[in-house]
Amino acid sequence: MTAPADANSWQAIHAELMRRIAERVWQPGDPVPHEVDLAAEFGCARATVNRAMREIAQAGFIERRRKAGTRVALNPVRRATLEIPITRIDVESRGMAWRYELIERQFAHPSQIVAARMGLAADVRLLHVRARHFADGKPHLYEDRWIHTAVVPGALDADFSAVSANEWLVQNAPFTRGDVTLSAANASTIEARLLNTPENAALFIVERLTWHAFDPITHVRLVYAPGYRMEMTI
Amino acid sequence: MTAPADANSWQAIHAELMRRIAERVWQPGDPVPHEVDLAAEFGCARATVNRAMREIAQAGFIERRRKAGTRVALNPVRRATLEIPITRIDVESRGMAWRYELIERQFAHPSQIVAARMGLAADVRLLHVRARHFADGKPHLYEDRWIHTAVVPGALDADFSAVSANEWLVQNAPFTRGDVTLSAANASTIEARLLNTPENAALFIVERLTWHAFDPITHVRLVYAPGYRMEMTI
DNA sequence: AAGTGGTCTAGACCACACC
DNA sequence: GTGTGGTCTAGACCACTTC
Repeated sequence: MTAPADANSWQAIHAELMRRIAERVWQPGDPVPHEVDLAAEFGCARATVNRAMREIAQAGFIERRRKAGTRVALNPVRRATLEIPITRIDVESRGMAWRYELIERQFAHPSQIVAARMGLAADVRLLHVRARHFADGKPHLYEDRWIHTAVVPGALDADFSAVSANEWLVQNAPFTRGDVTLSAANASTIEARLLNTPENAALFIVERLTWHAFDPITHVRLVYAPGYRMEMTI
Repeated sequence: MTAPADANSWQAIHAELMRRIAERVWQPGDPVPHEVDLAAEFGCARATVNRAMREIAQAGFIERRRKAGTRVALNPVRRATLEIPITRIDVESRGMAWRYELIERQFAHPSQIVAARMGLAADVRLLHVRARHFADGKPHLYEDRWIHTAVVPGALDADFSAVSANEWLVQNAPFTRGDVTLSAANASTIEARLLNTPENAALFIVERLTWHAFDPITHVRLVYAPGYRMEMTI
């Protein structure tokens, strides 16, 4: 035991409730005592129990409904959290030297797929930015990005040969919502050349679409060089 | 606008603070007014401001330190959350029929890599379970799992031909912590046969190691059939 | 030493869902 | 209607950190 926080801290109560769930004192599907009763049991205010139970509900272990009460979840949906840093910081935090190279920057029509995902008409023109990131001199990531300049006009003046679009957007175009899709794909001829890897090598793909309210900001396809592993914790 | 919650709900304050951050009223690195002052501005209790700011800090947009105060984060580390359902439910929620097939169940020595990851001696024997999941009759997922029966003795009696190890463990062996690694790999000969796909096809791989306190429960390698996409939101 | 965020309390009212 | 969780308040004390 290392300083279990005061006996009546919400964290202590959180831990005790989690123990009862984990050790099946309260079985899946069972009702959990009401906040008032637990507050009485622990000798604390209801708000403190509420704080503990709110966190447990957020983590998916219990389900709460007004009037109906609280129950231990039958199928606890575990949530893993993934931290998405700026690529430069990601590479540097692994102790490698980061370098960045702009391949192309021009206005163009996105593919139908990209336009559809962004919810844009087919004839819209977007800023197309292609670039490579290197780690210790070796190709690490190929980035194929479309920027909706109507929403982020400042992107027109940005020098993406000096600052990566990734970093510029994080600093200048905050987003309110994003969709991320992870997948695997065999290297195309172009990707194989850019990442210095055999054709058909299995590559880890991240596609990210970010929004500001209801306006799409940018769609990016990140193609990682073979060997890349994305790590998360539950 | 749809019922923006009372003007002084923590959510309204949360939204207003987020707006000031997004629209750079408060620039990255800038100090944010103190809780007391914001409470005065909004005409609410400090606890309400605290609730709003706590959520913002959790999301990574501001950094808070006692005495030092609160600042807008310079490099907001975005966190994406991934929901990890039971495979059966994952498949069924996509409107497909789920089927499961046990391939092998036996005690064996895990590979050095797996043993090392689980922090176990090289001579330990674990329960090795290999299985396939089908979606609408087509191979969907190949699962290669090692179960530490010293920690989960009940697994010895479980009938993994009737219940998937995935589901059995979720219901019977709660874990406190898990490491998840995502990657891509070319299909091996065996994997290609089991997933009915060409050799060298790019496959999406999930490796998951779960712990109960400091005891490793299970290590599983999930190999998804081509075309699998994992979706998350930020 | 002092300022700031972190938390707890006791009480209250409200929203929602079930009856 | 009525019970349960969701939230707000006003005040208080505490923990951490910088000064």
